[in-house]
Amino acid sequence: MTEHAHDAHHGSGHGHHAHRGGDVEASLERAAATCLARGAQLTELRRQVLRLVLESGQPIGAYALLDRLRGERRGAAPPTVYRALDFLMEQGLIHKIERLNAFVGCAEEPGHGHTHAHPHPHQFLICGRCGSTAEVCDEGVAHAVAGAAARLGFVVHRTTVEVEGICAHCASADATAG
Amino acid sequence: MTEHAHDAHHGSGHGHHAHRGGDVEASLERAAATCLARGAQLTELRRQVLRLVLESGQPIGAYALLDRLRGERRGAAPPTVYRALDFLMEQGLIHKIERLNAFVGCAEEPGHGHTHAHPHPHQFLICGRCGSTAEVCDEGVAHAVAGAAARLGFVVHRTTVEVEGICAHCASADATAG
DNA sequence: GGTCATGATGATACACTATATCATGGTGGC
DNA sequence: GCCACCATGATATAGTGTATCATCATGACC
Repeated sequence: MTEHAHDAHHGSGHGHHAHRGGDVEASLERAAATCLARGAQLTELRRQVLRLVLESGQPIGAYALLDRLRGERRGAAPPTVYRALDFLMEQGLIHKIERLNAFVGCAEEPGHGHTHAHPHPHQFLICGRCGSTAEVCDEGVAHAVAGAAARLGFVVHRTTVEVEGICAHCASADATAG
Repeated sequence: MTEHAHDAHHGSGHGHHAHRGGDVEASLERAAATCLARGAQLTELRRQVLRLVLESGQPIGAYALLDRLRGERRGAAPPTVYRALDFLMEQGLIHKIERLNAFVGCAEEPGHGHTHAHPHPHQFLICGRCGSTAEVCDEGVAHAVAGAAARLGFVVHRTTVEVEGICAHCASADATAG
């Protein structure tokens, strides 16, 4: 295991939400600092959307976000939330899970070399049983993809890796319960 | 290059379609044989949809398929094409590219160990410049993903790997043209 | 101050993607 | 014949994402 895959669960996944307010606030602060350093404008709207994504603690769809956003923004419409999501993705503060048409906060912890480095390599593990998702940053996967592309002369911009299966929790539940 | 990544271009990509009729016919024959051996029913409708996907030679959306299908099936509706696509994906005869919401014929050549083995490992390289896509089957990527998942106790069912970037053709064009 | 370019947001409408549901019809087992 | 099973027809609706134009704030520049 040389790839130092550091796990990073989103989603309590197994039924309950994850309103770990402290983590959300800390993430928002880091996001603000990152944007400031970069000259990107983390406006009030974008911050609200980021907060909603982080608070959900699991993949959340654009229209679910829109519903929640309307609690604080009267006239919010689809473009309102999509534009904010586009910005947040460009900044690497959130990711989109294509298979789910849903968004999650980036689980990248500070101090792993890159702090929200623009599109950083990441992969998602999606449990088909409980719906939880985990973001992992496995260098081995990133290298293998880069190598395969390079051998074909392909210049990589962004990579989407989404693994659907059964998480450790559900797998062990299956093993005991039959 | 130990992973024996065998390229398999879909899509002439660079402007012209790829109506390589012979290839399409051969693929249809192989598909029929595979389904027969498996007890799966490659009905006329499903065969028509598979043919349309193969003939397009590039990623094609469900509604574009529907339009074309209506040339041969009067009352075709969305469920008509989606049901056929679901079947073809289950059989591994086509793949969906999530980033594009589009479908391509499986480029797996016969004689690589698995013949349309149920979900076989594959990756897509998507050129953001010309829109061409290439399907590759890189064992290194597959192993890296399997390893990362296994270390977390995650049981893999299916893996989606989609790489967005610039293909060799467009990259060299950039290099010469500035 | 005035003008202008830029970028963010508001607001409306629309396009695109996918599924739910019930009805119909064919095939083969019994 | 009857039934179970599967594929398809047909209609309606749900879910996801963009195009477009208007408005407004900010800051550069003259």
